[in-house]
Amino acid sequence: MAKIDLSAVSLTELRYLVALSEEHSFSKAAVSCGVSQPTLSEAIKKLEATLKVPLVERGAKQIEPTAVGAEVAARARAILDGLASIGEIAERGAEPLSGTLSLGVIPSLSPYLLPWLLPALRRRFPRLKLVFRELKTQELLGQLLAHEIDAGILALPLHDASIARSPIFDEPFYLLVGEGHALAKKKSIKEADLEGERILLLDEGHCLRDQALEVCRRAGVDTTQDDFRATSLETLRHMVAANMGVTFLPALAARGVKTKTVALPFAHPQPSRKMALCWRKSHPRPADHLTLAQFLREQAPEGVKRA
Amino acid sequence: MAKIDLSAVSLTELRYLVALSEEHSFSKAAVSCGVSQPTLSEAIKKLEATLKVPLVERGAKQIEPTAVGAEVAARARAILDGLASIGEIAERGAEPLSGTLSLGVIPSLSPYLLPWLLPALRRRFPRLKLVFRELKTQELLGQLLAHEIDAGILALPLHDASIARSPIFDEPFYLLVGEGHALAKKKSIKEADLEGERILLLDEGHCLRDQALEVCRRAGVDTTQDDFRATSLETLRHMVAANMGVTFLPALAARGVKTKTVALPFAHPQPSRKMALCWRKSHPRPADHLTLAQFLREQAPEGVKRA
DNA sequence: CCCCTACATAGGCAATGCCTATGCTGCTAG
DNA sequence: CTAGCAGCATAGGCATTGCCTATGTAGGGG
Repeated sequence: MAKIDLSAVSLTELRYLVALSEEHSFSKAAVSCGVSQPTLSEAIKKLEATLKVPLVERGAKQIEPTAVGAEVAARARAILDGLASIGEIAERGAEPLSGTLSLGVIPSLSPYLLPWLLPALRRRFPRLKLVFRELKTQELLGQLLAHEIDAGILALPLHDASIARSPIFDEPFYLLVGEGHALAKKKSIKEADLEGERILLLDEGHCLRDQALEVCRRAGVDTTQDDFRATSLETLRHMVAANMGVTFLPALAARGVKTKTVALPFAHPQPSRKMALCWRKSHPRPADHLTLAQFLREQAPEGVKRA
Repeated sequence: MAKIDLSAVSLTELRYLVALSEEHSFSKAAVSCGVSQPTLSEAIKKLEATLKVPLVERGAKQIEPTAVGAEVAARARAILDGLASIGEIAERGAEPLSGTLSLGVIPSLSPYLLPWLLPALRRRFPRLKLVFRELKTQELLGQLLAHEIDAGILALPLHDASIARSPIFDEPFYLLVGEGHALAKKKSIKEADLEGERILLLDEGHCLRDQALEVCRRAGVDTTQDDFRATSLETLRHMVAANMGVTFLPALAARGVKTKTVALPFAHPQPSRKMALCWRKSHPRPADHLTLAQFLREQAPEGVKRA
């Protein structure tokens, strides 16, 4: 027996069948579907031909679905419900910045930015579900390109042509020194002051490490001697408090630092890092990311220079 | 915002989206769907336009469904599964005499026919689920026309033009008398023998009552005197056994009668009733009923004359 | 007995779905 | 750095389909 060709079935036909099984009349069903009676009549006939089974019993006064017709109509109803749910998904998803957005943030910013950012985002975009991940720059870029996250916040520059970016703010560096340190009394630090200091650095892979090294290189400070590698800014803080050296802290991390350490601003030109929101260039809705970046700029926390 | 027009969505588009979300490539998905790449490309574009949401992220090397795209694809899969199940229902339903058939049988036949009919039907049509209902002729016809049952077995004649019929067998009547009755010794009964006998009858509505009355009328027997109305043949039997009168039994009911009664055949011309299978003329698959009727004829039980 | 209601059929028109051919963009190898 | 290539988008054309109006036909009710 010839197999049934389901590709010949259309959603319209299913709609008609459902209407027909509810109205028990071709003409009434046609009205409720907004088509002419012959249209519906032919569509049902075509569906019966496709399924090779009579779906309705055409009586004189009224028609009745056959057993098979009733079952098929029930399934058809489920299918149309599924279609409606697709509509709802699409509708919800069409709204800008709704649904789930997974955002990677570099570790030297994440703990200081999130407590402030999360409530603000929740207020502004209540339908947006945010998933944060703390990721070092390279991990972040990797996951971004692998579609494992949707966007990231990291420090410029970026050398990947397939990634789009929008600057958020400039975050100045502070020099963190122990309370008793020779520099602790100064109002501000010049790069030359770094001469001879032991600079404590983060582990490889943290962009902050490279940025700090860059500042040192410009200031002519030798960093090749010892290479202790901390895994977090908090570790660095404790080491500074213990007078094991000095370190650079980005502005947000430097806020509220008190215990046994002093965070000193640099004199102009202040070294800083440029933070940006980034996403795949191929992302189909860049407007969403631009909106988000705009929001981040507007809500830039104290201590940074809005981009 | 303009509402989404779901009627513009086609099953083909959903198929394409599912393939695309599996293959991560327009060209591969096109191959797997057996269409050209532009066809699939345009269909997806149309679907995105309809849903007003991007469904896939077009990257350089490979494409990836968006969050919304993945969700929609999941629903689409469910819809296609539903469609497949419609196919299965139709396939199963297309097979002759499969599924459920509800059959009404008149009470004067039902208890004697069913024990024999059920196993035979089960052997011959294993995929057929039978639902029996014991119904008097008028009830049976009513339920038949109301689509509450699919077919019936009853006695002809039938005067409803919208009902089709196919004869099954001729069931002769027997006269049931008490063991000690004057007629009990006879080999066969002539209609004239009924003269003066008290004829016990079933309740109104049983066709057997009318058939019996018809026989009496032909034999010139007066039945207007007392009108006891039994509700079952078993009741009549007990009454005959108690010598309260005689009664007519159809052949199948007369088989195996022993206790205190004797079932006597009539001499030719034997009075009988013509049993037939009947169904709505409008039923879309008369072949099924003809097949069933044919089977019933072939398997006619002993004691009846096959039609 | 005729009409009326309701489904089926016929014919035509606009829209759609699919095709081939071609354009464009971003890799990748030499 | 350039050329070739792979893969999606666009264009144009053709066959099909889905829907319409007009008409045919059959059964039920006044």
